Amino acid sequence: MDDDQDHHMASTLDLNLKLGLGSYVQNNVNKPLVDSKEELAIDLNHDRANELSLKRVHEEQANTVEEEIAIDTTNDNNGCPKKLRLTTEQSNKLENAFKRHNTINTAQKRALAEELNLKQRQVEVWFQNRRARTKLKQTEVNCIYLRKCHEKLSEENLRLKKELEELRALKVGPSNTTQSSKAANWTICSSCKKIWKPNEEDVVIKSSHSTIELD
DNA sequence: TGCCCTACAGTCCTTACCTCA
DNA sequence: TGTGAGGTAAGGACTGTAGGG
Repeated sequence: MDDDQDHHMASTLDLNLKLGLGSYVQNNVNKPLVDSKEELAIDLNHDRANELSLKRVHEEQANTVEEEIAIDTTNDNNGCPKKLRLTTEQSNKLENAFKRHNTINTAQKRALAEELNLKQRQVEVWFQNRRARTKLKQTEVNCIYLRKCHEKLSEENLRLKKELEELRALKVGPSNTTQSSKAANWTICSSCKKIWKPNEEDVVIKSSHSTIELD
């Protein structure tokens, strides 16, 4: 356990004794005492609910920015310390630092913590969470991409199976005029030896050289 | 081999917001 | 139309573990 944590726990317990905090501190002995007012959560989420939320928070921020406190021991109505929420400025600076480098060394951590009036442990945890959640987002993106690939390939597979059935039917079917005229529509590519219908462009050739194109 | 540091995965908890009865 | 309950997502923090020096 580092000095910050030691100090923090000591602070928490000290405050607990002074204020006679109840279950909150029992269950959250390691929770911070710091807090900020109605902070905007900077994230990658763009769904409707959060857009609305962000709008609302932005409006509120205009009114409460003066009250914004980076380190605060304000309690709620029950006398319990409220959970920390980083200020917009703190979040933005952490985001910028993260964009430059998603890991942080000891010196950078110390400097950033000092600049933002946070504990080094908080900066460290913020980077850990940020990395984890970035990775999660990327995994989700990859998952969507792979799902689309799968759908495309399934469609392609289905279509090729149908074509194969058609070709087999031509090969084993009765030799009448219908068949011969139908067969006349098929051409063999001299370069790749694939069969395709000239009228349908290079469907088979394309499929045999196919690349998956996604949005 | 043990220790320290760091990154990561998993999880908990709080907060804020939305939906719906 | 207001309101409380339940659901959900985001974010801060912690714990346990693995790997490197």
